[in-house]
Amino acid sequence: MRLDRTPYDEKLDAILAASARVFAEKGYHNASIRDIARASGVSLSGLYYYFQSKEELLYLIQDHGLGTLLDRLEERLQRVVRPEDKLRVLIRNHLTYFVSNMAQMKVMSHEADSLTGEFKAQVNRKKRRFVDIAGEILNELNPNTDLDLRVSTFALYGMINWLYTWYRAERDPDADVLADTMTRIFIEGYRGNKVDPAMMSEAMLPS
Amino acid sequence: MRLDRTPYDEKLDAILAASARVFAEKGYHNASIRDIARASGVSLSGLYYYFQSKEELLYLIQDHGLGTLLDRLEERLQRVVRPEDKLRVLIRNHLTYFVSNMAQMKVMSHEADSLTGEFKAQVNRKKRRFVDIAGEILNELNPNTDLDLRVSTFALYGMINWLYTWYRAERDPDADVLADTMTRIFIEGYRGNKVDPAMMSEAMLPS
DNA sequence: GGTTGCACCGAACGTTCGATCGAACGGCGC
DNA sequence: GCGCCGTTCGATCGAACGTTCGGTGCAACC
Repeated sequence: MRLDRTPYDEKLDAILAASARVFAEKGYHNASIRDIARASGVSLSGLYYYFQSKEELLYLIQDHGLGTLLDRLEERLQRVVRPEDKLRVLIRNHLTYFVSNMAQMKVMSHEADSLTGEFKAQVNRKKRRFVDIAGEILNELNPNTDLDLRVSTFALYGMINWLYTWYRAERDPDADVLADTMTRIFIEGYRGNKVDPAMMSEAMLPS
Repeated sequence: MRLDRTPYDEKLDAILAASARVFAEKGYHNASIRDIARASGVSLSGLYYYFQSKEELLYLIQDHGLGTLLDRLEERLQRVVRPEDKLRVLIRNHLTYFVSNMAQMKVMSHEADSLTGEFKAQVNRKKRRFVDIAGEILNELNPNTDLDLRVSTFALYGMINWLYTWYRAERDPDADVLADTMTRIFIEGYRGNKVDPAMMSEAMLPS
C-alpha cells in the first residue's frame, strides 16, 4: 500500500526533514524560507511547488510527526493489557521517536503555538488524543487517587516533552534507559498516592 | 536598601512587564519592537533609551526573573532541613512564581534558546544553579537509587516548566494544589525506587 | 537666564522577509 | 517533431524588520 511512492513524495519528505532541522535549530519565526532552500538544496521559489506557505510547511511537519507517533502508539498499546505496561509503552513510544527524530520532535514540542487557525485546530485535535489516552491509562492505574487527573497527565507529558531542552545523545542514556527512568518514577509516584482509607468517612466505605 | 527606586527604575520595570506579555503572546522572534512600543505606551525610538537591543531586552526579562526566583528559593530552603520538605519548597517556589507571573515565566521557559553569546551564557549560569540545587536535594532524598540523577532532575523540571503550555488559571487548580500534586508524585516516585537489596551481590553488602 | 543633561520622539535607513510571476527545462504520448 | 505537463528557478515585489539619527521639551543648577 506504500508502494506508490513517487519521486514527488520522496522529495517532499526530504524537504520536510531539512525544514525540521532548520526550524529546530533557529526556531520557526527566526528561520527563513531562504534558510530552508539552502539546507534542502532547492531554490527559494522551487520550494513553493511543495507547499503554499511557510505556515503550511510547519503544519506538514507537525501533523505528519504526530500522526506517525499516534499510529505507533495505538498499535503498541493493543499488545499489552496491564496499565503499568500501557504507561511504559506510551513513555517508551514517545522517547524512542524523540531520540531518533530530535529535530522533528523539537519542532513538535516547541512550535506548538506557532500555528494559527485551522492548522492549529487540526494539530490540536491530534494532541488531544494523546492527552485522552494518557488520562485513561492513569485512571486504570490508580482509580482511587485524589491526585488531579489533568494535572497529573500534563506532569507526565512535561517530563517527556521537556527532553528536547536538555538531552544530548553523546552524554545522556539511550531512549530505553530514559523511558525506564521516567516510567519507574511516574508509576511509583502516581500509583503510590492512594486515598488513605483511614481518612475516609464511613459513608464512603462500601456498605 | 530598595528605597532608591527612581522613576527610571519604575518605568523600566513597566517596559519589561509589557515586553514579557508581548513576548509570551507572540514569541520573541515574532514580536516586533513596534508591538512592545504599542503595549508599553512608549514610542519606538523611546524604548531604546532603556535597552540597547531587542536581545538585551529579552536578557533583562530572563535574568531578572531567574534572579528573583533563585533568591526566593535559597531563602526558603534555609528554613527546612528534611529533603522531602526541600523538594516541596523548590516545586512550590517555582509554581507559585509561575502562576503569579505567567507571561514572564513563559518567556523564561520558552525563549531559553533565543539568546546568544554572553547573554545566553549569563542566563545559563543562573539556570545551572537550579539544576545543581535540585540534584543535591534528590541525592539527599534517595542516595541509594539507581535512577540516573541528571535524567531525574530534568524530569522534575520538565513537569514544572511544561506548565506554561497547558495551565489556565480559570479552570485549573491553584499553585498550592499544583505543587502538592507534583511533589507527591515525584517524592513517592523517586524515593520509592531504591536499589533492591535482594539484587545486590554479597560484595556490595557492608562487611 | 543661559547651559547642561535626562527623557523622549518622528522620520528614515538599509536589510530581510514571505510570496509571486513568467519563463524554461525534460520526459512522454502522439 | 510537436505539444503537453509536472517540475524548477531567477528576478522581483511590497511590507515589515531592528536600529539610528537629529532634534525637542523641560527641570535643575550656576
